[in-house]
Amino acid sequence: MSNVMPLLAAFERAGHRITSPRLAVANLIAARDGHFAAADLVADARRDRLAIGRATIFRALELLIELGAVERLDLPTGEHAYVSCEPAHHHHVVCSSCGRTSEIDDAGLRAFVDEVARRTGYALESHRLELFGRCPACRSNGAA
Amino acid sequence: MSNVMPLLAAFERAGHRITSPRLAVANLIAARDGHFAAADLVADARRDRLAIGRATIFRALELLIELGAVERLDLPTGEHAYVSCEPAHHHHVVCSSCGRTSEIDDAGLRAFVDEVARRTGYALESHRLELFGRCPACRSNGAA
DNA sequence: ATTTTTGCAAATCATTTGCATATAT
DNA sequence: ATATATGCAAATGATTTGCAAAAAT
Repeated sequence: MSNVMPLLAAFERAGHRITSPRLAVANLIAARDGHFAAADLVADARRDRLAIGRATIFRALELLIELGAVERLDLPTGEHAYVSCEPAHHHHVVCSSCGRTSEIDDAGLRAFVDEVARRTGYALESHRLELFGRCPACRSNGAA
Repeated sequence: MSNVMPLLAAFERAGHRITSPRLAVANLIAARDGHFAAADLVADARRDRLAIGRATIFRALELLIELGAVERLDLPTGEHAYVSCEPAHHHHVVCSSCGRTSEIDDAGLRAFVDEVARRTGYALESHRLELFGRCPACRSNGAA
């Protein structure tokens, strides 16, 4: 459960209207704990009897990803999941038990990336790093 | 275009039969350059008029992933792609132009991962790192 | 014989698109 | 007015599944 503000700010900053459907989607995302699937939002909207079309949800989500306020994760299973996050380059640690994530900066990673570029001769443009494991909370309460 | 042997060896090692459909799939994979989508294999099979069902291709691919002989990549676009690779823990550098990949070991990454574990308190179980950029060949021949 | 695989077609799931309508500036 | 955004329903695309037939041990 995070804050909606960053999401709304992202829309605003990029000159997109904060319409009532978008506000609703932002709220659904903010109300989520851990990562979620697009389908979860659709289900949430339906549960809350919000009059938002499926397509609108997908479009708002896509927009937020484009704006960097939401990031797509690829779980070890191959499924796609999303998490709202700060719009800066960073990576996530994903709890394999509860799905919550923490952002980590890539300070220490930079050296590794540079080294790979040097060794392979690739002109690296981007990279994605995702770490999976059990978060402190799940470890201490013995959650699956 | 790589070698089929590692793929067949993976089936064998795990006690799975190397049937003619599986051999055909392994050959299709080995004949590929760079990453491929499951749909590519289906198309290749059809092109070569191989009598292999779609489901069989998906099942063989899934099995190879399970055995670690093929890895699933998640391209920056969110699409899934596959590459055959050595069955050991490692990561890939993916050419954003031609799709070929190179494997890299995670020696230098380990320290970073440990540091993240220490700082976040997560009991890290796995991680995925994918690097994207233009490979030496594409850089020198000016390919898109 | 028994177990493992296969092929097919149908089912599922996630996501996207066309397009006419509604909203915001 | 003009540009944006929405909803719906249909279209796509990618897997997945049930199940009876075929192949391997």
